[in-house]
Amino acid sequence: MELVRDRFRPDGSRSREEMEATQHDVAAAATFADDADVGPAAVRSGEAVVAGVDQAFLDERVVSAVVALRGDEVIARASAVTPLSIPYIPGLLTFREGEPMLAALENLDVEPDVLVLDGSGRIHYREAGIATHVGVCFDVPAVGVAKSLLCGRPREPVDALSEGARVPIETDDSMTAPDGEVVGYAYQSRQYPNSTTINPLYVSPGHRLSAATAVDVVAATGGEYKLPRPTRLADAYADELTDDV
DNA sequence: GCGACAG
DNA sequence: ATCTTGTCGC
Repeated sequence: MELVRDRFRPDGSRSREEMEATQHDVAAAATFADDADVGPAAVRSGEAVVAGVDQAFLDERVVSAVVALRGDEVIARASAVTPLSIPYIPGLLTFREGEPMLAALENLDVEPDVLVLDGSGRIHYREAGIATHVGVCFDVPAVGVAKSLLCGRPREPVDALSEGARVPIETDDSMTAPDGEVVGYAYQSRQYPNSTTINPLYVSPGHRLSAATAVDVVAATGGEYKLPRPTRLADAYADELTDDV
């Protein structure tokens, strides 16, 4: 893939103020509505190429792995290794993991129709989670899938949701998004038949997709586990690469 | 000052 | 994220 917004390339050597300013610019450049023709139907039918991305960590380095799928078939993989720049800071994940992600995606030799990224998209203080940042850098539709909630408020309790259930996540006071905005959804991808509960995923649009379509796309990627198949495959690939790097 | 906090 | 064995429950 080719980066089309190089000025937004995350730089871990910048000051916190500069990083946050960049995020405001990224959010302003982002689209949280459906403006591409990628959707659940295209994903399910194999018309659309979906790329999952995930990272694994070594001592002082990060391995980022990408797995591209067309339907059930893996059509390409790519990776990159970069030194760790900054520690994890809530709200600034992009400046720690975004650099290797971009490098891995730049090494990918197919053009994905949608990216599925680990972490938040619009569910972010400045509406610029890593899925938004990366999506805007490549100007490609992107979805953020997080295992826990960074900010925002579920409209209803998310305990014991039945499989397939979706609960809107609204803006809270820590966020720049307008009050009452639905910035994402808690999505119960899997659930045990009994009372034992699995936590839901928190899905939010990164770029060029609405919140509702973002969830639909995640649901359409299938997979018999909690996490979408593209991210599970990327996770496994990243772990595999960890052994000889 | 207190609480919350993607990976 | 990652360090890590067994263990409780379907």
